[in-house]
Amino acid sequence: MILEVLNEQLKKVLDKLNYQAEEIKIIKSNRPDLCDYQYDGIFKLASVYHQSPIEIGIKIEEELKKIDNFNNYFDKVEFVKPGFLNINISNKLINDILIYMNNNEKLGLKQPEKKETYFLDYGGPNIAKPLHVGHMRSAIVGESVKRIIDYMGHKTISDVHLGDFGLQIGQVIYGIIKYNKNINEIDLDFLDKIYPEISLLSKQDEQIKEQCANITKDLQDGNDTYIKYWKKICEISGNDIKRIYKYLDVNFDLWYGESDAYKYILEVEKIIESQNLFEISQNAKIIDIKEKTDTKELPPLIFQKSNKAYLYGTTDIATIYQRMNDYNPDHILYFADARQSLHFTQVFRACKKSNISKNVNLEFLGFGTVNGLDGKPYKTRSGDAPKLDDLFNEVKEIFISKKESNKEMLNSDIDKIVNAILKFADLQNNREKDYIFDIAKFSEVVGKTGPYILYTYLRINKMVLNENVENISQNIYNNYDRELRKKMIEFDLSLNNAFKEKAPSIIAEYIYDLCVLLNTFYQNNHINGLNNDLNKTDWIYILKLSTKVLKEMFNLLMIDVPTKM
RNA sequence: GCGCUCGUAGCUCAGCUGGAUAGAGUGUUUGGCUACGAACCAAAAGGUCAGGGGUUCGAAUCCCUUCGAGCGCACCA
Repeated sequence: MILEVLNEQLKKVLDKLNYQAEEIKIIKSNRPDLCDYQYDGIFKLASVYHQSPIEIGIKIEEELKKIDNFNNYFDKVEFVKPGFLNINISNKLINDILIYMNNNEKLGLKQPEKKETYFLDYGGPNIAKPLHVGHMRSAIVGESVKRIIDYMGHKTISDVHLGDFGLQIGQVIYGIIKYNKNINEIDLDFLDKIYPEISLLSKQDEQIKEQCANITKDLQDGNDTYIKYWKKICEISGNDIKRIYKYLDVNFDLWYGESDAYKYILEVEKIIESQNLFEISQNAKIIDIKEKTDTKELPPLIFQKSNKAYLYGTTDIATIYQRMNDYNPDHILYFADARQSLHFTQVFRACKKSNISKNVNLEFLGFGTVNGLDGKPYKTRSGDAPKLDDLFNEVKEIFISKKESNKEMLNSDIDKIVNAILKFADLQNNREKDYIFDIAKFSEVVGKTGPYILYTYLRINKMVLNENVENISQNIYNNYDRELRKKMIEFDLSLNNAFKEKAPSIIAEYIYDLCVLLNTFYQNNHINGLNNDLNKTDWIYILKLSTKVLKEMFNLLMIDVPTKM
């Protein structure tokens, strides 16, 4: 909001002076000691209009000072050599925006002119494999981005897209047969054990590998016995997966999986066939996905294996076909490990080439691998990945041990804090870079952590909980106060950025910054000791609004506030 | 071999669509509870932004190059 207001005023002045900038972009000052906001476009104007930046800058400064109601917007505008326009905004502007935020839905956030539909594919756990840390990453980043897009006013549909029909199922069924298990004997413990075991065997023994592949193929063709096992596996594993996502407050509109895509494969095959896009290579049916502008080699997408079974590339294409038919979204976003980047390039290109994806914007949002302390990715196949359940319990134990009084906390509160710890630790970094998963680091409660932001919220909230202030004066009382208010009116900058970049870390950063300012304010301004009623009610209004802002932002990161801590 | 991602403080990371003096957390040293919650606040110290070159009025940010790390390259997901 704040930047739009300032840009609008600047644009009027530039128009009046007959300067046409490509983009009028006032930014937050990177020298807060000098000003609140700055405009750096004068250098560019100078080169476009062949004038000296100083000449232009002085003119802009003069004209800005002449605008109507200058004091409604600015405290001071000043051109500084060699080409910076430094802007200090007026307290009136800050307070006007704060009142507007308080009186409007979603803090007065501007809603989009065109509402678009985003289809989000995240989570993506495999049936029969326990969920581990990597799954948490996809789930919470995806869910958070979903909430951000929702908040921005667009429509979202999320699909967990279970890996429920691939080779791992064949391997588990092989294990069931090997141990001659009755269908009623299949339980979670068995599944947890059997997959890593058979997976390892398959690697060591070519024959077993082939048998598993054949079972998978037969399952996909509808073998009755295998289907019965498969349903049982889905039921047991699926319930466990749902339980864990529920704990994380990660929700899906759709619980589709690869298996749901199978009924579309034949249609998709026909569409691709009719365009002569298939080739046969080494008995496999492939799609060449090279494009004319390519300078590098790209392997083809394997549509059908030589044993006639389908792979995840095939089901991913069929899934896009299904999504286009059923939901016709404007965007489909995938949240997965960056190592899958090539796979998605292949799938996206195949869809584009065959026009299955129509005009949808397909986007792969990869993130770094979660590594162990040795710097190497957890290998699910050898079964040594820490399970999410173990992670939750360990963080819980560590948290309880931090303070004697934590032992008396409500279970529901502890769960909320554990969630906040994990989510805030993880969502802080959103880089496409590997990171080392260190339980000690993820359990930290001081510094830039979940407990810090919750603690801040609770201590502020306690002061304003039962207060009700209708309005504020135009005063701002000191610099702690002003910095806090300024940060509050900038919430939409972070939100817009987070939306644009699909990066929850930007929201996390904003939350943290706001909390730091709140704690500084708290430490330096004592409300209870105040004799001045106006000052007191103003501050209560501001703090109350700050808790409102925090709560809305917390919700975007699936962080819930405990009753106390 | 081809390609992708990356290299910022002792450690973990922000900043990267170019702007003025590169920021946090942690760790180290130090100060602050007879005031609304000290899981807090404040201060100090800590940097050749991997090296080199280029573009620019201006580069951690863009381009080239060298070195280093991780990952991916046809029937796993």
